[in-house]
Order: sequence, then structure tokens, then C-alpha cells
Amino acid sequence: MDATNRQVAEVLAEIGALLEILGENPFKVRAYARAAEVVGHLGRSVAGMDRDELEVLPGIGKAIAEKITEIVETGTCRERERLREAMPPGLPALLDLQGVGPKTVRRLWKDLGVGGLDDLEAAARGHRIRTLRGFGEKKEHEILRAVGVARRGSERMSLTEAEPLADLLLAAIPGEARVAGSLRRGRSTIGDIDIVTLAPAAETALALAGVADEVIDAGEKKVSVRIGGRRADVRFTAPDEIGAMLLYLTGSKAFNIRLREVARSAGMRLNEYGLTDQETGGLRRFRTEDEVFAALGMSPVPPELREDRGEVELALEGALPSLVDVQEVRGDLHVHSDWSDGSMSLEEIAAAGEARGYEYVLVSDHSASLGIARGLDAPGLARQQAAIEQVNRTAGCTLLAGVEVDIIADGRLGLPDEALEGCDLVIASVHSAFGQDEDVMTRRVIAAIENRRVDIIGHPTGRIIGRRPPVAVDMERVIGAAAENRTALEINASPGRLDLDDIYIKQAHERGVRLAIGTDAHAPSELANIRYGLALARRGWCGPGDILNTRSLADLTGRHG
DNA sequence: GCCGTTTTCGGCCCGACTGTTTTCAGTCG
Repeated sequence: MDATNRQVAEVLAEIGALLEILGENPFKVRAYARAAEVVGHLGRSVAGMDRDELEVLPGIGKAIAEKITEIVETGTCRERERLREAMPPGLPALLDLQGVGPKTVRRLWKDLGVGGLDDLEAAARGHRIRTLRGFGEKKEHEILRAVGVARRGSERMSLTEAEPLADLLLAAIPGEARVAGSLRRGRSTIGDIDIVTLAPAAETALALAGVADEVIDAGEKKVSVRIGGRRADVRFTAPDEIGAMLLYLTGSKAFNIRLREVARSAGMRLNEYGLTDQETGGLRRFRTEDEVFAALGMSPVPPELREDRGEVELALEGALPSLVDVQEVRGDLHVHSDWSDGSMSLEEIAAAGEARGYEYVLVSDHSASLGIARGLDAPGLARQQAAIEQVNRTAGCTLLAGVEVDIIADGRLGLPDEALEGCDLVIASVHSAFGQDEDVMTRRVIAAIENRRVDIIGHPTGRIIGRRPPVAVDMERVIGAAAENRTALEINASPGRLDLDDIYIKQAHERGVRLAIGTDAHAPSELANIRYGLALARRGWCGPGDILNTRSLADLTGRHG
């Protein structure tokens, strides 16, 4: 079977890492890393593309296009195999250690015979690292520490973990401070926390030391700490240059590189302090990011789009798409009540919706089937629909009668068709048999998509961040089927799920598939999670027309009547 | 390895901080 984009990207990234350890030209290394990035976030499958189509992609030329073709067909390529043979298999993993880069890996390997994590730990404990020229006692401790962190496993964190940490830091900083980095870009998982502040450096460093587990480093321009086992970087700036600093620290890295290339081609240099004229050496400072964009001849790029996925080119042409905005959201399309496993009564849901200024909320309780506590059977659902009608007589926010029906293992639904007849909107979700192989799972989900009673596929990949990996499902086929059948895919806004993720949202958007943002709220406070789903929609380049939640009540229910 | 209304060769983002150093290499973001 043809390799997926993800698999191709992994091979390319590995080639980059192997070349790096071997001391190859850093620009060649970067070329592989960039190509891996491009393939990993491409809207269509590279398996279906010929050489010429591949070579048109940014960062992909003749050599890498050939390798992609080879990887698609064989799952690997001769270049990777050749490079792998040149070193112990455990070596590339060492690049992930904090404070350990390619030069260090190479020295450890060549001078100490280190071939992996275990060797490295033994060498550090045996005090052999400090014997190397250019290495000392501190480096040895740093490495030992990094090995410990790696063994505990340090994946990216969920938003439920990142936000409280960020809030803790913001509260501790004695002055105005703003969150930047991937948290500001609305990514579904966060690597580290980045903050820009106007507060004085010395005072801030002291305050941060008080709340953090450890100060990693502290200088005049920045302080890095570890808090809750996570890294946070705080940069100091001034009001007249916070524009460039925010831009820099918000990233992404790839976006920053592209922006600096744009500056360069216009005879300027961009850094976190501003724009320097190459000829005069004069520095222009900026109070806002928008002023920096303007000086570069670009329209402002929203943080959610800053990934170097084509947005820079469009901004230069002034042709960025307009993204769905929070004010355009008229309702929540996935909420549970106390008729199944939620805590809210129907009245409470209507009140919570009204408090948020919504026109409607879709009540979508679980259907009764194995594994779901207190799910509704057909008579239960009918009774709930009658109750919803009652509440709607007085409620300021209309409750839509829905259901989150199980897609059972063979692709049929957990409730009979007649039971779904009375629903305004039907969500169908996988809640069992997560381990099915890809083809079975894909056909199972597509069967639900093809069922004309189903309006929305709930949390399509089933992932729970940090706890459960996505199910094996061919999203390209699922998105294609959703496009054909005009079935919407959910952007589940629960911060533990955030499912679909941005890459699939963008693919769905490009295929004209509608997306439904649902918080999956089980309690009133969780309706506020809609903002996470909205950020994801924006990261997937969605405009208001792509999102069901921007439709009026009449529009939404009319498509059924 | 990629790329080009200055180029098909010669560039390739830019700065902060640390550790081990007598002036800088390596790592990170």
C-alpha cells in the first residue's frame, strides 16, 4: 500500500537528522527538514502526485521529489538505508535531548562509542563525558538530566495543562505580559510556553524563580524556567518595540524564517527588535505587529495562520482569506444534558446558551449501547424531544433536538432510523472497537457518512491528547466521502480532544466539506471551550461559510425539513 | 538540497545564552 504523507514526512525528517549527525551541509539538512514539514501538512496525498507535481511544491526539487516517489512505493528509500548503516540505530534519538545537538552526538559517538540512550547514561554516570575536550562537569550533569527527562517521556502538552501554567506565570510577572508562541497560534498541543513582557527583567526573574521548579537560564533579555515539568521562555521588551518581539516569539519558526527572507529581499533585516535597513543600518521599531507587516508590504497575518503554509505569499499579495470570527458563531453544536452523562438540565443548557448570546444549542446526548453510561434508547429520545419542545416555548436560546448516536463496529448506527427521524441534527461517533484496522475503520466511518440521517461525524479520529492515539482511519477517504455526501465533520472543541486537528480541517475546507464546531460540554463552564474549536477552524483556513455554527437557526433546521 | 524581475552559482534568518573558554562553539527558539 502507498505510504501516507505522514510516513513520507517521517522518512524525510529522519534523513535530515542522519545527515546532521554525519556533519553534512546544514542547508541540506534544513532542506530535508523543510520538505518533511511541507509534505506533512500538504492538503493532498503525495502518493497520487507525479514528479512534476511534486517539484512544484515549495522546498521540493528534483532530488527530494525522486525520494518521495521511492518512499511512496517502497515505504523507505535507499538514501535512508545507506545513512542508517553509517551509524548505530540509537543515535538519532539523542538529538531530542535538551542541550544535545548534532555536534555533541557526533563527539559522543566518535570519541566515547556512545550508540544510544543507555550508552550515554552509562558514560555520564561513569564521568567519561567530562574527559572530552570542550565538555565539563556541568555538561555531564545537563546530559544526565536530559536523559532522565527523555525517559519520563515529554510529549507536547494539552491546552488544559498549558493554560493554567501560563496563567500562573502571567500572575507572577510584575507588569504587563502577553502569551505568545504556539498557545497564541491556537495549536492543539503546546510544546513550551512563551511570554512577552514589559516588566523589568531583574524583578521578573526573581518573581519567576519563586513560582518555577527551576530556572534554566536567566539573562538580561530573557528568562527560561521549568514549571510543572514544562519549559517556559519569558522575553523582556519595551512598548516601542513590542510589535517585533511579539511577532518573533509567536512564530512559528518556519514563519519567522519566511518573514526574514521577505525582509531581506526588500533590503532589510528583521529580528525581534525591529527592521534594520541594510544600507543605512537604521533600526525601525514597532509598537504593533500590524505595523511590521505593513512595513514589509504585507497584510497582517492572523496568529493562527503563521505556519509557512502559503500564508506569507498571500499576505504579500494582500489576498489572505478572511477567517471565521468568534462573533459569527451563533451556537454550539454538541452539548450533553443530564438525559445522558451530562450534568446540565435542558433548562440549564438553554440558559448557558443564552448567556453566551447564542441563537441555538444542539442537545446531543448519547444513544444507548454498550459502553456508554445512561444513553438514550428510542423511546427515551422521543421523550427528550418533547421536553425540548417544552423548554423552547420560553427559552431565550433555542435547543435543537439532536443525538450523538454510536457508530457500532459494523458501521450501522446505535439507534434505528425511525428514532433519528425526529432529530434536527444527528451526530454519529465512534465510541467502541477503537482497535479496528484502517480499512475496516474507514469503511465503518464512511458507512455512517453515507447514512442520510447523519449530519455530522463526531470527533472523527477519536484521539484523546496524551491518552489515546487517533484511530487508524484514512482521513483522505473520509473527507472525500464527506464531500460527496454533504455530511459535516466535527471540530470537537473539548481541549482534551481537539479532533479534527488543523491539518485535516484544512484538507476538509479545501474539499468544500462543512465543519461543525461542538464543545462536547457536559457542564456549563465547558461551553466556553468553543474558542478552542474556533482557533482550530481558523488554523484550518476556514471562513464563515465553512462552519455550520455560523448559519441561522432557520438555515440549519431547514436543510432537514 | 533548493532557489532565482539583481543570480543556473552562490547564497541560504537571526539573536540569546551557557559552558568551557582566552575569543567562541553549540544549542535553542
